[in-house]
Amino acid sequence: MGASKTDHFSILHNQMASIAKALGHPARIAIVEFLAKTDACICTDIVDILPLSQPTVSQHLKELKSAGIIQGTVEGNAICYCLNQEVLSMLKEFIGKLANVKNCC
Amino acid sequence: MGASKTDHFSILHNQMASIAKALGHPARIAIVEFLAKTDACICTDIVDILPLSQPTVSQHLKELKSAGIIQGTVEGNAICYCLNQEVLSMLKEFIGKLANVKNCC
DNA sequence: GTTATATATCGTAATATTGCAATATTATTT
DNA sequence: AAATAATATTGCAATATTACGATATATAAC
Repeated sequence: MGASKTDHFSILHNQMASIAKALGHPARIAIVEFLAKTDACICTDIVDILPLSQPTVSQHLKELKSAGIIQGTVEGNAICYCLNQEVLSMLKEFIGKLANVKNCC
Repeated sequence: MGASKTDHFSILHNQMASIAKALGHPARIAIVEFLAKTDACICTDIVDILPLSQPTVSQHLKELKSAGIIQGTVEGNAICYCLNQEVLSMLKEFIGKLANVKNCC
């Protein structure tokens, strides 16, 4: 095996999992935090702050994009990436529900 | 390669990534949602609601546990799993910061 | 103590992820 | 149009994940 049995789970569960999975790498956490903290959202800036090669960063950006967490708009020569609030709000709401439960043990 | 360059990222970034990564599978999302929704937290119940074998579920529980998202206490014959609010609150806070940014593009 | 029940671990096959060098693409500048 | 700059894609090697059958362990019940 090696592939998840996605067919057996609900759309919501698969969606939440894919969003969480996309955030499941320190480089991608660093990217979204950078996008949240700075106004600059040019790809080069992201490559500059990460200890990874340009192709690797490009790959991480692609994963965040395909999970819907970020979006990129062409700006002349460069590409401006920014956070997608809609998707992040969904995750926030889901985590919020988990984080308000009293422990039973 | 195949291994993340964890050494090059901050402890916070690695911690957030590992929590998010542990939630990055529909089975594990289903588990935490189940734990949040029901009072029952016996391992057998979790195995019953998932379309996966007992060893596979046990493995998923182990991953959630090692990320600190759940904890298990022995209860006679069985094991009672429940959510760890401290860790979930950390994630909630982090996601919350991301989900309050105005888009620049 | 033997049997049943609940959970974990081992071993292994299939697949996915991570990272980068090399190269391609696309837009800008000269 | 050639050179430059920014980003993406390809190809590949190393490692990680997913899933499960078989088996181990540990407590409970008889």
